[in-house]
Amino acid sequence: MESKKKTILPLSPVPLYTQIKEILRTRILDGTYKAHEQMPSESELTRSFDVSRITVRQALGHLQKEGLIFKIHGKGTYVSQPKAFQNLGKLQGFGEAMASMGYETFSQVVSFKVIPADKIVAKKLQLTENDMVSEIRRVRYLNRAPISLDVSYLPRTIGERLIKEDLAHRDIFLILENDYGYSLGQAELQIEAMLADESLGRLIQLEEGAPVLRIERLTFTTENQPLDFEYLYYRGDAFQYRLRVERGRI
Amino acid sequence: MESKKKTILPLSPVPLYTQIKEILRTRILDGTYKAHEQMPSESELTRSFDVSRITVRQALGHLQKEGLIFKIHGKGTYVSQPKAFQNLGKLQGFGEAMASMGYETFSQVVSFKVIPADKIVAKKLQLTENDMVSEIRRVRYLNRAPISLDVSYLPRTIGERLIKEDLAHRDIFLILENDYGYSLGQAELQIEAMLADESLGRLIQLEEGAPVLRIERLTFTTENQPLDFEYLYYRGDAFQYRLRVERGRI
DNA sequence: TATTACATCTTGTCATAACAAGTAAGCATA
DNA sequence: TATGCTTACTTGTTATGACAAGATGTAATA
Repeated sequence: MESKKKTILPLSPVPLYTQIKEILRTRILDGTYKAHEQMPSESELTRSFDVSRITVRQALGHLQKEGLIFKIHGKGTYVSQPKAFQNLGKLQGFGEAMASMGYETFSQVVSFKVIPADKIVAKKLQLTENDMVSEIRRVRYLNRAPISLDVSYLPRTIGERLIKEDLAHRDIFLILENDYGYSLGQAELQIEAMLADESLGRLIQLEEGAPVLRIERLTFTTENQPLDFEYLYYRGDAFQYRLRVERGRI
Repeated sequence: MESKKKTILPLSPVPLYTQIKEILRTRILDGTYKAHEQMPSESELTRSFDVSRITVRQALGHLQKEGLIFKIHGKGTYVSQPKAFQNLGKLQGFGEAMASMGYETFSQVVSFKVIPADKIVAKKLQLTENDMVSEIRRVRYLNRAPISLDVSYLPRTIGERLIKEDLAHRDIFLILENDYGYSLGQAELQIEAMLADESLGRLIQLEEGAPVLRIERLTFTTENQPLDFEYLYYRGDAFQYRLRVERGRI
């Protein structure tokens, strides 16, 4: 009855529910709790971790939001079928996403300009037309083959700072977060199909008229300030954009 | 001190936090609380709604998840900058999504077959190869112009039931949920760009070689059973697939 | 036998309470 | 003046307790 299962540290700076969440996540991933099996009930977890039910429910709630478990009212909590890409659907930079799948990537900066914002860019970044913005064009390589052209628009000063960084090997997202202290929240994407023109084809080694995936991405801070507006042109044959969406409650 | 602000019904079947959430959502949308303004603090809301702080936090938590508000530890809760498409990124059927934007849509069933599952379909729906599945091909129209070809694979019996429904005007998603009682959870999407071939071009009135957005969508129930596997071929020029993603905590 | 009622699991909702921790402004001190 | 402390706000975390409501098996009843 008194056997504490793991090292829960009530005085740790990391909240109890986070610690419990991580322990449960580990147990799910290592097979202690298997797919479609019932997890211990909330009251069992309350006893075994020696915390309150609120704390257990907070941990389970986060795991549910991440898709690792699901609950059925009156029955119990169950482990979800594992998915090939468990954590997609979240906002990731290209390098981040590829690195997590074990691919080797790097980028080549093909141009950097400080230019007046056109109508579209100004609107997206909530600036006035002709305000100066930084435009960074990069070609992304996956396993040494060119795969996309990224055109990023950022507020002038941020871009001028970014261009001095190691953009060949580091994601803009990670630099903005880790080095500059921005907290990235949501992004809006628009996706469409188009044909490569001559200049795009030259950059990512496609023939004119080859299919291209064109993604518009506007990234916001957690305070909902637009920070980064990008056009991503992906080779249609070489890449598949994967994500997960949830059905909203009606 | 005793002025109850709105009609909160403690005995209603709809939870208090949901009622409060809807009231706050209304106030945000009608401008009572404006973008980037601070909302009333949790303790103020606790007093004005005469509920506990847990209930207020539950309501605010949901609004935060929906992106309407954001919180700053130690400072307060703020209204987010409103977005053009507030609730996207959730799983919606085509008609559902278009109807919510005020477009007129209908579908035309071009074929219905019961066929043995090929390798890919069997794997996606977690069946054995050559198990019989239903294949439904539909052309979607937006404002009377063809915009996409949807090829849906479902377990045989579900498809045979669906084909008797009014698929011209009702989404498969909504029928599965409202009429058949399935609870839809997450979906996996893969998106790529390709060129229309002759038969696809004929169906959605494109010339051979025109750019097409090809989406693979596998939809799961909340119990993570795969239910519906679809290929969606969108005209690249006529439609933009919009969504919102969140940055996951690291 | 078939149905109903009950007991007992489960998760869902809500109240009250306390303390931690981040923010910011004002005040006292060096 | 500049620095640091106090205080009063905010949201974040956690405990304890209670009842509602859905699911399910068992026992009592028709």
